[in-house]
Amino acid sequence: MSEQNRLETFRVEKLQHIIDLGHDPYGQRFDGHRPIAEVRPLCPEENGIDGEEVRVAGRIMLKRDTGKLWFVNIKDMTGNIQLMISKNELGDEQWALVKTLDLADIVGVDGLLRKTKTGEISVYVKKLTILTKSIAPPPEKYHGVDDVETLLRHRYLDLIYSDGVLDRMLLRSSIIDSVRQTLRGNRFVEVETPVLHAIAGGAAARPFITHHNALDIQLYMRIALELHLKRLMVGGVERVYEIGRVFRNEGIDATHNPEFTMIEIYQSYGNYETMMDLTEAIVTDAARIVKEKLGLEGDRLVLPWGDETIDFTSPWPRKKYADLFEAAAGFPMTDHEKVIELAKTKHIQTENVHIDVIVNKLFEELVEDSLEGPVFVIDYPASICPLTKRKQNDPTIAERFELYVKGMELANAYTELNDPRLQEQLFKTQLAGQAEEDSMAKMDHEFVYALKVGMPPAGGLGIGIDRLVMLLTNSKTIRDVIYFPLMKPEN
RNA sequence: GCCCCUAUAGCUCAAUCGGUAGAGCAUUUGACUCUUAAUCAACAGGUUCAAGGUUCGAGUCCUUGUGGGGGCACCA
Repeated sequence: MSEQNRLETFRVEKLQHIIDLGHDPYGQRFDGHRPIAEVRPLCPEENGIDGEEVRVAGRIMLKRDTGKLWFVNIKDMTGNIQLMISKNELGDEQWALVKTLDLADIVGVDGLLRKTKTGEISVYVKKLTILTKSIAPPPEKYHGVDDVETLLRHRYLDLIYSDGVLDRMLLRSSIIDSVRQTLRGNRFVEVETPVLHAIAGGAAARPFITHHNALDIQLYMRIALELHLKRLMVGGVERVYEIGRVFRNEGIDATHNPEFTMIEIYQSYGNYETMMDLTEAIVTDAARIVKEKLGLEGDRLVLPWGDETIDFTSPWPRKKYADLFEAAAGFPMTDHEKVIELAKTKHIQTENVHIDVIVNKLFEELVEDSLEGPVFVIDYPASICPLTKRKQNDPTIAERFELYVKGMELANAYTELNDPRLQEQLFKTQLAGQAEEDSMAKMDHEFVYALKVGMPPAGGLGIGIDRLVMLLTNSKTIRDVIYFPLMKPEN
């Protein structure tokens, strides 16, 4: 028998013992228990004085058995507390149940709040209820689990045993709550649109391909939310957004997971400047919630980022793409000869590649990483923006911005192109040097028809929720803010 | 796709030059009614990721594979 089986066997024997004692090792409904964080402050200040009777429940994290008196630490979603369990108090029958307890079991107790002689807030147990017997051997009680692979494959172990993981994920939920609240305050409507697309449009990314059996057609997992939300604006849903999973069949690294959460927001009768204001509102509202939850002081909206900080205090600077390019390159992006010359020294392909694609590659290399932010980069070269309205006085420039923080692209927005004939033409124009799958321009006749019916002028905005959560929770990798990041299957 | 690192008891980690695989925690047994990673005593626990190879002898060296981590590339 392996060591693991041996450890499990002892626990199964205890489980049988619980049944023999007339209890259910997998428990039953347990009403009226209170969050530990809420109960702790109710404990009397003075040692040894009985306080209120409370009911709490949680998982056993530590056990100190001094014979006829046990100290057991349990934790729930809000915090942890010590239980003091005395043989004299409980009597023989309950004591037999206490003796079956192991680390990682889930218990409920009724008891009196009381500080121990050494001042530890405790529940002096009057009644113990077994809620779930854990039969898997638990990890090391102090170090927990350290192996990244184990933690990611069994995220619940990470949540139980790694400090801060649960709190961080709860912050994620609070941030998403905050985003919804900001949008509700601005009269936006949340909707759901299809995940399975016949054409994977709205972004430049390689899609996952799947198949519908009954229809015998190829379908794609969506890479963006854009085109359906715009259709809804045509239909009169003037302010609309969706928070949803999108899928991109690309590499995995610290800032990329194959499935991730996007929010896209469309506001009829707005433009990209409208969306800049909205972006500031969404991000600063969420940052304020995080700052509050972390208990941070100060007038400015400053959050920690590794050894540094990020100052989210608005307004954020708005800098022109062309100006940033020129400042970094030393010549304007309209100087095509110099652009190509510099590109060659950087080993960027220039043959049969559209000049704006080359400019953008240079921009990524020269400018992007240095954008500490938050900073709005505005007014992009039009030819790399096939879904964006051009500037009224300059058709080579698109009314688009990207928000950068710590070199990461956090948001992307534009004044939406609503001219159906220009849209159709841009869908047809495959930019030279771009593989079809890398292009944002995928012909979608039905979408062009929608624009012919008429879409109001509008601003549109996309924010990577995972990256937003990373920046607000001081997380350097996307894995830290996704419960179940993609892993290769074992074997 | 390329390069580097990594895999030892349930968990956290050792193992010198290639020479009997060890410790702490957890478990088991015993003691203990105010502990704080409780303490004390005793027992037990191993396909060293997998498959090959070199060698008298491999956890250790070599090859291949698998999982994971990091970097590059890809990715607005």
